[in-house]
This record gives sequence, structure tokens and C-alpha cells, in this order.
Amino acid sequence: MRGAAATDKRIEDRAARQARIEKAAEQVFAQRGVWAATMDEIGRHAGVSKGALYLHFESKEQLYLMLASRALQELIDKLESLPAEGKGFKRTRAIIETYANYSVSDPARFRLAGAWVAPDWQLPNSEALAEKYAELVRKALRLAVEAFELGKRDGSIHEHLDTQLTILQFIGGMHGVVALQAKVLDPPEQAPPQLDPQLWAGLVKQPNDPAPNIDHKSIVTSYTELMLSAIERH
Amino acid sequence: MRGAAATDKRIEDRAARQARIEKAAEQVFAQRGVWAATMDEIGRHAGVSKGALYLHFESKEQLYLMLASRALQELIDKLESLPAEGKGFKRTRAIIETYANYSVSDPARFRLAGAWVAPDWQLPNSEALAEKYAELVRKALRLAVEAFELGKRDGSIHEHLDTQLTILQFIGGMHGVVALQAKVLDPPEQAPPQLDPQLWAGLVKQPNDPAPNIDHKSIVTSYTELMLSAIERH
Amino acid sequence: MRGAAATDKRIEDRAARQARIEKAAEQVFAQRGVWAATMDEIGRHAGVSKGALYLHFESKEQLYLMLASRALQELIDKLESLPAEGKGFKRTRAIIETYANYSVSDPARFRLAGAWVAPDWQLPNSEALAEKYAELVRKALRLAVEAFELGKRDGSIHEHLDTQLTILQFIGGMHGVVALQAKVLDPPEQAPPQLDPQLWAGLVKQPNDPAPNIDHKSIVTSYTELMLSAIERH
Amino acid sequence: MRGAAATDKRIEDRAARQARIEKAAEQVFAQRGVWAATMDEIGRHAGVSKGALYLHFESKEQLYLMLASRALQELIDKLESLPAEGKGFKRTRAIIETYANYSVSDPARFRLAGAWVAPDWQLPNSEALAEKYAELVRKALRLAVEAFELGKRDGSIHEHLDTQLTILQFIGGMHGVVALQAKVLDPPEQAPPQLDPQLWAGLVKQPNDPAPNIDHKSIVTSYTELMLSAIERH
DNA sequence: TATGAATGAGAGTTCATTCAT
DNA sequence: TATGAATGAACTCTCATTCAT
Repeated sequence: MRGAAATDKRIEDRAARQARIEKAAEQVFAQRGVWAATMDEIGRHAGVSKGALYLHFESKEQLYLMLASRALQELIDKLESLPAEGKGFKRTRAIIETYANYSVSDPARFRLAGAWVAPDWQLPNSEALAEKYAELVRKALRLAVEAFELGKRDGSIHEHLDTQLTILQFIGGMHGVVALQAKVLDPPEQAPPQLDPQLWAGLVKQPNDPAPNIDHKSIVTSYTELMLSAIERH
Repeated sequence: MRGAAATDKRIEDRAARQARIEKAAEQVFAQRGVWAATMDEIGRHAGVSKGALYLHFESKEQLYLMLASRALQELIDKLESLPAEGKGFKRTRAIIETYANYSVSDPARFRLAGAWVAPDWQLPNSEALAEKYAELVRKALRLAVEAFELGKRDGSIHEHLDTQLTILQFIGGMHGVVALQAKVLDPPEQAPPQLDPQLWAGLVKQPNDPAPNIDHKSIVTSYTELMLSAIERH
Repeated sequence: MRGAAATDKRIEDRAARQARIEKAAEQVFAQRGVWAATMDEIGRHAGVSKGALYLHFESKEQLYLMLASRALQELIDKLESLPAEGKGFKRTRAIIETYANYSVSDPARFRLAGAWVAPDWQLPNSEALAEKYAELVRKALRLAVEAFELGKRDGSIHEHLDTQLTILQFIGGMHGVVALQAKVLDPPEQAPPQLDPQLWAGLVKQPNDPAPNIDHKSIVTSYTELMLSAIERH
Repeated sequence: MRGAAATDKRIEDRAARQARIEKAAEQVFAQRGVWAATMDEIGRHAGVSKGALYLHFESKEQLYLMLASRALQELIDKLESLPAEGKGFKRTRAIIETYANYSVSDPARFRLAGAWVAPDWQLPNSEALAEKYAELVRKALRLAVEAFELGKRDGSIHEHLDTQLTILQFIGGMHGVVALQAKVLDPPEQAPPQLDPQLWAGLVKQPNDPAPNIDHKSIVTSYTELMLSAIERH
């Protein structure tokens, strides 16, 4: 049984190493963006050699796609574990809040999950992984669509709203908000603070104003409230 | 007068060619993003050689910044020509609709105007043009902030909304919507239609459904309505 | 005769323009070096368009070669107008001093005349002009050789000195001195003063030392004296 | 210990390859000059790809500067190992001969060491390596200055000679001689022999003359003698 | 003839990917 | 299996030369 144990050990090592790479890649992709991220930097963050990356992933694109798929799968898992009860609006609210919580608790993965929305990247042709990722996108959309449609049927959501339109708006909007928030609230350290919170705050600062109340959580949750208040039918 | 005429002619040519380059660059930047766009491709789209680009612009970055500044200036011009009358909500609505109309009538320029929101790009240090662009950003924000604050004071906008937060949400959200819309409705020709409208529509298609009602204008204007309905105080 | 007059006029214009270009090119070549000099800058200095340069010279290389030839011809003219009298040493001295005076009164042309010595440039293949220039080089050398050989024969120059060797040394040495002097005494304005006269002077500065006594003329003439004192036979 | 051995081995490989690149670069820089030398050609000479050069050096400029510094340091090491004894003239002679020997035994490095004299190159701003190189230049000059000044004080060198002037002359002159010698005696293989020894010899060839006696060593050492004989005070 | 915009080859540099060890 | 040096294609930018006007 030594052989098997050794194999297990090796497999575990391999899995652990792959996990380390993935974690490092998530951080680097989130910090620098897909284009500016280099395999070198990912390897350095993961504490492995550049070459080792290719023992786990075929290419930079595949690595990105795998992370995107994993993140989206994680989100879908959360969505699928929601209780299938209550009216459509309540379910929609649960979905949207899950979405929002994910963007708050792990912005890097949230952005990866939405790789298909990213304006600076396109799904590559003819890749099995790309097709798998696309399927996940459809799955996530389907869940939202179903809850929304239910809401329209059971009267908890305004009937006149177009399902596709509204979901598209919500997803695009949420990603836009998260992206902008990342730029304004967490500028990379190298960046000059030309548009930093101080400047921005200066525009609206009133005497006696409390400190600005913007953080990751508040911007996302209040955006969620804004959207939800607009679709709910009383 | 031949000299003057010839000069005029040449200037006109130069301006025309520069316009052609700018138009091509707008398209390429919008379609591929700043990173993936190459000077070669911009030149090819404009029908000029790569070298010719450098007769009009100092660098790729400067070209991008110039287009961004011009687009944002264009938007600001529209905003400044709005009548300074009515309550805060009305003014805010006018601003948001102007924003939305711009994103519909010229999505490429709209995305350029929001270069500072783009996740894959940062304002360069110590460039006169960058500072000019940053100033335009602040100007655009200031206009929105003033109308919004007025609305909170005159009772036409919910007092409890945070000005900074809401504007940030609106801008980020709008850019996210436009970006997603560009991917779903106008995929670049080379891309496979893995997430195209057909697929998407398939997800929600009900028997007897009318044709899907999604186009540039409807997605943006209905998003605007959603946002506006959420901030208005009756 | 109007045709002829007009032609004359035009020829004169052409000659004047060519002279202006040559003068500008001399300055630019001297200031920037052959490699860093651009046709654009030469044109700008001459007040003509870049294209006009090609109406007078086939190429940058040809322009350079023509200036080199002209400068060397000018030097040869001076050498040939020296009185053919006196002993070999006296004639050699006259030649060397002519050389030295030229390097002082017109360093730019002096350096051009010695294009064949320049370490960063090579005579091009198969060009009529290159052959003409090479012929001038030989002519200039021949004049020096003849005087030197005469000196050895008439006892005014040390017999044991090798003619070729010594002349080569003198020419190379003089160009080296002029080049270094140009760097240390006349650094281009953009250059940082890392090795400027102050620093250099600091190395040897004694209290009460008079101001450093280095200028174009003194460095060259004293170098000449050094060389001459070494070859003269008393 | 295999790890250590492997590391040692790899380090040795790296060092060996870097040495090969440096050697190739020295030759290419010496033969073509800084400007005409291309990274491509350096790579080709070293038998490595262009990209590999950047694994060892940050840029072309840094490579040049590093070679220059190394060469100058090598020369300084030789100068500093000279015995600090005897009169000023003797010490000056030792220094000058060391200088001369270096130029004979390794002309390429000698020219690199004198990068600051090269007419087609300037020390870059704000580079640590540039400052280090500048410091080496000052150090080398200081050694010469001290010996020369000592000679003037102890009566072994003509008092009336200006220290700065004479050293400048010697250094510039030596570089000029070496440069010219490289062109006349070692023309690059591609160059046509328009000014080769045969032609040159033809100019002074007398019947019964022995074969011309010009080689690297003789031209440099006899130049040294010339200079030394001019400064010595009996 | 003069212009200067346009060209395009080629420079330095970067980085995803490969491969000898 | 892991390394990291090596590769080479691709990028941005420059500039000698050409050519329509």
C-alpha cells in the first residue's frame, strides 16, 4: 500500500499546490486585471516557478477561465442552496442579496465570476472550458429568470418589467458598481491619487458633514436596495 | 491666394485624416479594450500606416486620453446646455437622461468618456492631458452632485440617499450595463455567438412570447427609469 | 537672355539653399553625432522641409560624406597654400599647426574632415563619393608624409621615428583630444554635468590656484607643442 | 548536497552564459559603436536569442554601462596595484604604460572603459550604474593627477605643464590613436579595404623599405614614448 | 521645385510558452 | 515533477526615404 499512499500524498501535494496557484492568480488578476497580470507575477505570488504553472494549467487563458468557472460555480452553489419557498420577489431578493454578498465578501472572485461581462476580455473560441463556463453563465441566469418570472406571475414584481432586460441591467450594473468601487476605494498602491476619495469627497463636503459613509458593503447593499425597491410591487 | 488655399486644403486633409484615425481608434478601443487594441489594428481600421498615427498623436496612451477627453467634453457640453430650472429631481433626471442618451447614440464614445472607470486602465502620472481629463471628470461629477443635492434640499429626492454613493452607483451601473449590452447585443464579429441573444432568449422564451424587446435604447432607458424611480420622492 | 538669367537666378537660389543645408547639417552633426542627427532636425535648422534635403543629397550618408569631403578639401587647401620652403621639421610644424588651427577655428568641420577616424562610423561600400573622400584622405596624408620624410632626411626630425606611425599617432591623437575636449568643455545643454569642468577641476584644485586655464585653443596648441617637441631633433 | 551542487552548476552556467554575452557585446560595441550595435547582433554573436540578453541586463544602455564600468574597474585595479614608490615621473610613466598595455592587450575593453570619451554617447541621467561609472572615471583621473602633481613637485616633470590639460590630452590622444588604429589595422570584415594598410603603406613606400612596422603594440607604445619624452624633465 | 504627410523596415523591450536539466 | 533560462512573436515607437500635391 505504500505506492497508493505515496500516490495519495503526491496527489494531495498536487492539489494543494494547485490551490495555492489558484489563490495567487485570483489576487493577481484582481489587482492588475487580466492583461497586466503576468504569469511571472502569479508564480511569484504562489511561491512556485513560472514553469510549474503549466503543469497545472495549459495557458494563461485557461487559468483565467478555470478561475472564472470556479468562482461562478461557487456563486451558483450559494444560489442553489437558497430555500425554494416564498413569493417571487422574496426569492429574487434572496438571489440578488446572495449576489451582492458575494461581491462584498470576495470581490476578486466576484469579478472573475463575471468574466463574461468584462469589457476587456472575450470568451475564446473552441475551448471545452469556454463552453463549460458559458453553460454556467446560462445556469446562473436561469435561476434569476425563474425567480423573476415567478414574481411577475404571483404579483410580487411589477408585471410591466421585461425579465431579460431587468436581469441584464442588474448584473451589468452590479459589476459596474463593483469595478468603479474598486478604483475609487481601493486604488492599487502605485496609482496616483488623482481621483481618490479625498478629491471626490471634496466635491460634496458640507461643513459638519459626517465622515463619508462609503465602503464596499454600503455601496453594494444600498445599490441592491435601490434596484429591489424599483422592482417590487406592493 | 493659392498658397493660402493650398494650406487650407492641406489643413482640411489633415483634419479629415485625423478624424478618420480618431473614429477608427474609438471603434477599436471600444471593441477590444485599451490593452488588446494595437496601433497596428487602429491604423488598419483607419486605412493608414502605423507610422501615420504618430503624426497625429504622441503615443497610444495620449491617443486614448485625447479620445477620452473629447468624449467627456462632449458629454459635459450636453450637460451644461441643460436648462438650469426646475426642482432637483427634474434636473437630475435631465442629467441622467442626457447620460443615457449619450450611451445610446454613441456607445463607443460613452465608454471612452468613462475611461477612468475602466478596470484595465489607470490615469498615467504627470501628463498634462491626464490632468485635463481628471479635471473633466471632476466637472462632470460636480454637475451631478449639485443637482442631486438640490433635490435633497427641495424635497424632490429622498433625503436619506447618500449623494456620493448614489452617483457612484449610477455611473458604475450605467457603464456596466453598456459594457454588458455591447457584449450581448453587439458581439465583435470574430467572436463566436456563445452568449448571443438567441441563446439568452432561449432561456426565458415562453410560447407566444413576443419577440424579445431588447435593444440599445430600451435597455438603457429602462435602466434609467429604474434608477430614477428609486430616488424620486413623491 | 531672360531664360539664362532666370536659370542663373534659380541656380544661385539652389546653391544658396544647398549652402544653407550644409551649414545646418554641419552644426547638427557636430552637436548630436552622426547617429543621433535626424534629417528632420537638419531640415529644421536649415529652414527647409525634410523633403528638400533629398533634392540636394541622395541620402543622409551622402550628405555626411559630402560635408566630410568638403571639410577635408578645405583643410587640404590650407595645407597646399603653405610655403614649400624650409626644413622638414619646419614644414611639418606648419602642417601640424594648420591642422591644429583648423580644429580650433572650426571644430565641427574638423571633426567632419576626420570622419574616417570616427569610431562610430564606417565608409560605405561602392559609392563614388566614398572613393573621392578616400582619395582626399590619402592626399592629406601624403602631404604630411612628405614633410616628415624630408625632415628625417635633412636631420631636423628624429630619424628613428617611423613616419607612418607618427603621423597616425598625431592625427588620431588630435581627433581624440578634440572629441574629449568637446565633451568636457562644451557638453550639450541637455547633458547632466556629471563630469563637468567643476568636478574635474575639483580633483586638482589647490588653494590659491588660478582659475583653470583650459579652453579650446590652449588644449590644442599645447598638445601640438607636446607632439612637436617630441619629434624635433636639435 | 545535490541541490547545492545543482544550484552551483546552474549559477556557473548562468555566469558562463553571461560571460559569453558580455564578450560578444564587447566585440560588437567595439566594432560598431554603441549606436550601430543592435541587441539582435549582440545576441547573434553570443549565440543566444535577443530575449535572453534581457535575462542578464535590463537594457542596452545598462549592458553598455556595465561593460564600461567593468572595464574601467579592471584598469583601475591594475593602476592601484602599481608600486607607490619612486618619483612622480616614474609613477606617471607606470600609469601611462599600464594604460597603454591595457589598450594593446584588450582594445575592445579599453574603448569601453573610455565610454565617457565616446563622441556618440552620453552618460544617462539618474541611473545608479551611471553614477557608479562616473565615480570610477573620477577615481582613475585622480590617480593620474596625483602622480603628475607629485612629479611637478619633485622636479621630475616639467613644472610649466598644466596637469589637467596634459592628462586630458593623454587620454583623448590615446583613445584617438586606438580608434584610428582599429580602423586602419583591423577593419571590420564587411568594410572594403579602402584605407587598409596596403594603400596607406603605398603612400610612403620607398624602394628597399622594410615591411611596414605597424601593429597594435608598436603604435601604442611608441605614442606613449612620445608623450613621456615630452613631459619628462631631466 | 518644394512641401510634409505617409510609409514601412527595424529598433528596443516584454512575456506567454517551451524544454533541458 | 519542478525549475527558470531561453525563445521568439508581438508590441510600441522612430526615422530615412518616398511621393502626391
